[in-house]
Amino acid sequence: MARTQGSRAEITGPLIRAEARRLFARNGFAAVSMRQIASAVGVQAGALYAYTPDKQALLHDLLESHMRDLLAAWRDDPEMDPLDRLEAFVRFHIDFSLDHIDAVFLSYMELRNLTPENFRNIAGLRGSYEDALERILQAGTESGVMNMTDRRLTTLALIAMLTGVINWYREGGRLDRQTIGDIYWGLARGAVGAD
Amino acid sequence: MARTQGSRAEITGPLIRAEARRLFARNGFAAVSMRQIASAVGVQAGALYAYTPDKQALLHDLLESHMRDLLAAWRDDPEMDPLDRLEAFVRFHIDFSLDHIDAVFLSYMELRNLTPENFRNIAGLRGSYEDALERILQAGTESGVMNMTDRRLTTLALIAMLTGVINWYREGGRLDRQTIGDIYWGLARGAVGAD
DNA sequence: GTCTATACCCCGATAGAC
DNA sequence: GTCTATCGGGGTATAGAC
Repeated sequence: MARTQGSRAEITGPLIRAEARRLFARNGFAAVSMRQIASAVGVQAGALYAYTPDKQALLHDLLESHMRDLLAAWRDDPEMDPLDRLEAFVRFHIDFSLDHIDAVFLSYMELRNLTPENFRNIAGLRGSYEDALERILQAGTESGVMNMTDRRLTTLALIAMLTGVINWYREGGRLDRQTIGDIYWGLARGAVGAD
Repeated sequence: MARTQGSRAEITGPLIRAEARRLFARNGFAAVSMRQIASAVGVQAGALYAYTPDKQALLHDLLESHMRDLLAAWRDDPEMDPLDRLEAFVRFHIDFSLDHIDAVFLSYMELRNLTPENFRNIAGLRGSYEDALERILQAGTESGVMNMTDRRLTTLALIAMLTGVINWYREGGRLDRQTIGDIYWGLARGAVGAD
């Protein structure tokens, strides 16, 4: 916060993104000023504009890279048993969400602050992720180990249920992640009619 | 918007709340100015302060009255079969949420913009609502018609799943409310191990 | 109860020196 | 790449007339 001159581009860029992510998630995009972000990074507000054209682009960048990280991290194997694939998805989604709580908050709270074009881009990426789960439900239905009334709604319902974890999870709380995964896998298995 | 004088307190108060709710839900609390609200109502910004001490109180008021309406609208009967009570809860929660989409959005997106004292108040009311569902799950477990690993988590998971409806529901879309209720009741029944 | 006017402050973004 | 300084605008809230 006290630095007065000097160039350190290699670390300033990532730092801006990290502090912006943290502040946007905690206080909301509209409530956070460029000056606040700059102050958290330890530069003056004007310096931010060497890294982002404007505040909107900064938000979109955070959301897009989060969605791309998420899609890249999910590894599915269509050859596996559908129930095993679903269990893997449940545990992956919870773990990834808890490892990136701020980014997950952002990507479902700040969609409305995106320009229409940026919104379409993020919504498309989100759709790809939903499709990944829906393919598992389809395989499970076709092989007869799952049974549900509406595949698309079940997809959306499961993701909403799983993502909800970030609203109450506390590090060092009553339940560890393995146990949380166990519990949600039980809920998901029942919801898709796999008992 | 064109009115230049005149007192109409009976309608201005509710109108301020309605427009604030709509604008906060669509654009976010921090992104909406008192001038915007006033303009939507058809008064000057200064006039708002005859109805609310400040912007924060306006937000808290909207959230509190929504939570009180929700709690007042839910009618449970502990004498009924636990599965029937759960089905009633599922359908009630979806219907109430869809009837008050803006308020529901507000009450889970704008909690972070409440002062600590106001936050505690709203969180307490939300806890009461969660307890209402948890009592049903407890009755179902004790009578043996339900079976789950963790009652509190199942409560939170079900509410997250049901509330998610507001994120994709569109009036006149592919599914009507009755059908949506049917589908989610199927998911919930499976999740609580009632098959 | 509502208006007009305004105090006071912070916003996003840019210009130009170093 | 970062700083200082600043432009133009809009924010919440209040004062005083009607």
